[in-house]
Amino acid sequence: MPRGRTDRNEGVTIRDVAARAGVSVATVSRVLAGNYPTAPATRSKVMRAVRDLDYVVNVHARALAGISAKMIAVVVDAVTAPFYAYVAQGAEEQAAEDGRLCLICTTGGDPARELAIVKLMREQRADAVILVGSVVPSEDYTARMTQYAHALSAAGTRLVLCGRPALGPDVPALTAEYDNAGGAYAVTSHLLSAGHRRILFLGSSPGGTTADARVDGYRRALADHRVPVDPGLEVPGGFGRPAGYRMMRERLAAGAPDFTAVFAGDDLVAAGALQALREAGLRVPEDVSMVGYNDDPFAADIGLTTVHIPAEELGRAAVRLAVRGADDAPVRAMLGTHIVVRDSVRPLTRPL
Amino acid sequence: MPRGRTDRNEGVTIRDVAARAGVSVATVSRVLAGNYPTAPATRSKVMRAVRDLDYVVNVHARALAGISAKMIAVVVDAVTAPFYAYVAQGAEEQAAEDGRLCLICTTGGDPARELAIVKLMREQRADAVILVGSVVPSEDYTARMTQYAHALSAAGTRLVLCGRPALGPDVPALTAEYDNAGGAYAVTSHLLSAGHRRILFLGSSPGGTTADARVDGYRRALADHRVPVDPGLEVPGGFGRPAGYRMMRERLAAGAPDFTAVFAGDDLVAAGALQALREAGLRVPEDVSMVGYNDDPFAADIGLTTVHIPAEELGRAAVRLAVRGADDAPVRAMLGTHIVVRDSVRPLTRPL
DNA sequence: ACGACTATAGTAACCGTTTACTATGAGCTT
DNA sequence: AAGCTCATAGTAAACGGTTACTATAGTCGT
Repeated sequence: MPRGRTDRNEGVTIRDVAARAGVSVATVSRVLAGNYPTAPATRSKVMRAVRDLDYVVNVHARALAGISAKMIAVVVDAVTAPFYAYVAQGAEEQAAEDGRLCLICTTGGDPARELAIVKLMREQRADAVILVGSVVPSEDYTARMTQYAHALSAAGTRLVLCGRPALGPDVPALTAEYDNAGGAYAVTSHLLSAGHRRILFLGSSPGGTTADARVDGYRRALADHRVPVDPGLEVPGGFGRPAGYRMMRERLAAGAPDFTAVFAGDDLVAAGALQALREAGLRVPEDVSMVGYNDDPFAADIGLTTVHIPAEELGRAAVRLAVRGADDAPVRAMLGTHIVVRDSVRPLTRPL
Repeated sequence: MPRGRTDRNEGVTIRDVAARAGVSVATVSRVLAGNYPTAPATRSKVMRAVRDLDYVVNVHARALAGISAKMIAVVVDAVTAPFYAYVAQGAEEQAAEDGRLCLICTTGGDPARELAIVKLMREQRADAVILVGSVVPSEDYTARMTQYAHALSAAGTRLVLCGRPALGPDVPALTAEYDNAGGAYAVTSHLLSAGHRRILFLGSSPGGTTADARVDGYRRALADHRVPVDPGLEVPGGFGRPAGYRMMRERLAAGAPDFTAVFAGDDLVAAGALQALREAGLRVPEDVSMVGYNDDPFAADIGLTTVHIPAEELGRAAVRLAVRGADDAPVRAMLGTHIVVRDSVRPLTRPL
C-alpha cells in the first residue's frame, strides 16, 4: 500500500522539527507562536520542516506549560431535544468563532452524570462549563451549584447557568436566560383576545423553574384580563410528547371538555395533546384552540401558534458571557421571547 | 465576598496532596491509580488529603506522561438535524459507558472546518474521530479522507466513517454504515404494492452517496415490479425542508401532477413537500401518497410512513468500533433499516 | 576604535503526572 | 546471626512544550 511520507509520525515532536530545521526548540516554538522576532530565513526553514514532518503541537504539553486548552463544555439533558440542540448549535458556533473547542455533553437528566462531567471539566482545566436547562431549585440543588461554582472558579473555569435561575451574588457564576414568563403572558393574552376564557394549562410541574415561570405568565395574563384563575385548569405532568398525550387523554376520559383552548407547556406537549384530541374526534383549531411554547421546528409543520425562544442565540450568549470575561463584564444576559402566530387558534364563537 | 475553604485551590497539585498526607508524590499517584500495593494507613491518609484539598488530577499532565486522555470526537454537519442529533446522542452514551469524553463538533458542511477539527483532534491526541454523514465522493474527497486517515493513524487516533462509504482496504479507517438502499427498496415496494406506478422521487442529488443509494433502491424496486424507470420522475435538489418545499412547488407550478405518490429523499423533504401540496389544495394521503426516509421524530406527528434508520445505534456502533479496537477487530459495521407504516399512503383507486 | 545597543538564537527551568529503579526495614530460612 | 525475600515508599527521569534568562554578533554613535 502506498503510504505518504507523513505517515509514521507518531511522536513527531518539536524536537524533531528543530533538528530538521537545524535550530533549537525554542526557536521553533517562537516561530510557531509568532510572538517573538525571528529572522525570515529561520522562519521559513522552520515552516518548511513543520510541513515536511506534518507536525502538530501537543495541546497537553502546551496546556501544562500554561497555555489554556481553549475548551468549553456545554452540558444538556439530551441533544435530541430540539431546544437543547439549538442551544448547543449556537454555543458551538460562537465557540468556533472565538477559536475554542466546544464539548457537548449529555446527562440524561441525571445529577450524578452532571457531577461527573463537572469533575471531568475541572480535570481538563476547561475555560468554561455551561449548564443548560430547567431545574427544580431545591435547597440541595442550590448547594450543589454553589459547590460547582466555587470548585470550578478555583480551577480557573467559568460556570454559566443557561436557562436556569441565577445563584446568589456571592457565587462566581454567570447566567444566560430568556424571558419565560413574558412569552407565556403574550401567548395567553393571544388566546384571551380571541375570546377564550377556559384555558387549560397542560404540563405545569410545581417547582420546575421553566414550567413555573410559564404558569406565572399565564396567570398574570388571566388576571390582567379579569379572568379568574382556576387551579383545576392547571394540569401537572411535566413536559414532552408522551406527557402531553397522557395528560390530554386522561382529561378527556374524565368527562366532556371544560375548556375551549389549551396552553401546552411546550411544543412536544402540544404534539402529544393534539394526538389525544384527534383520537377523541376533536379538531384543532375548529373545536379547540391550542398554543405551545418553544417554537420547535416541527411546530411550523403542524401549524402551531407558539412562543419563539431564541435558543441558538441563548447558546451564543452563554459562550460570549464565558469568554469575553473581563472582571467588569456583565454577569447576566436576558433574552426576549416572542409569539409566532400560525393556525391553531380560532376566535371563540360558541362559548362553553 | 465570602469564599469557601475549597475556593482558592487553583493549582492544587499532587505535590500539595503529598505534603498534606506526609508522603511522596509517587505514593499519592499510586494510591489514586490503585495499581500498586499501598499500606491501608497510607491509603487513608492520602484519600483524606485528597478530600480536604478537593484535588483533581490534571489531565494534561497525565496525558503527557503517557495516559490517554480518553477523548472521542464526533463530527457532524449540524446537531440540529435530528438524524445527526440521534447519532451524536448514541455516540455520547456509548462513550460515557466506556468512560470516555465525547466531543461533538459541527462543521456546517464546510470542508475547511472539518479539516480544522481533524487538526485539532490530532493536537488533542484524541482516541478517535468519527466523521458522520453523507458526502459526494469526488476524487478530491477520497484524497482528503485518505490523508486524514494516515495523519490520524500516525498520531494514534482512529478514524471512523459513519454513514458514508468505506475507503480502500489500505487506508486505516473504520466504517459504520446502515442499509440505505435496502430501506429505499422496501418503502418503494410498499408504494408499488398499494398500486402506485408513478412515484416521484424528490431530492435525488447525483453524486451524493446517501441520495444515490436511495435512488438505487427505488429503481431496483421499480425494476423488480416491472415498472419502467422514468428519469423525469427523479427530481434533483438535495435534502432538507426548504428543498422539499421548493421542489414540490416548482413541480406543481409546471403543470398538473403526473404522479400519484411521492418518495421524499428524507423526512424533512417530505415535510416541505407536504406544505407545498397543502398550499396547492392537495391532501395527503387522499390525493397523493407520500413516504419519507429517516423516521425523524416529527414523522410520527404528521403520520408519515417512512424508513427507520437506527441512528442512535449507528453512533454507538461507531464508538464501539473505535474503542474496542484490537487489531483483529472488525473494521466495518452495517446496520439494517426497516420501514415504519403510518398513514400517508393509500391504495391507488383512480389511476392517473 | 570602543562601548552600548539591537536583533536573534540558544540554554535550561518549569508545568504536574507516571513509573522504572532504588532504598529500607521486617520477617524468614538455615 | 547472616543472608533472603517481601512489602512498601522514595528518588528522579521522562513526557513535549513555553519562556525567562543568557549569549553572540552585528550596528551605531562618538
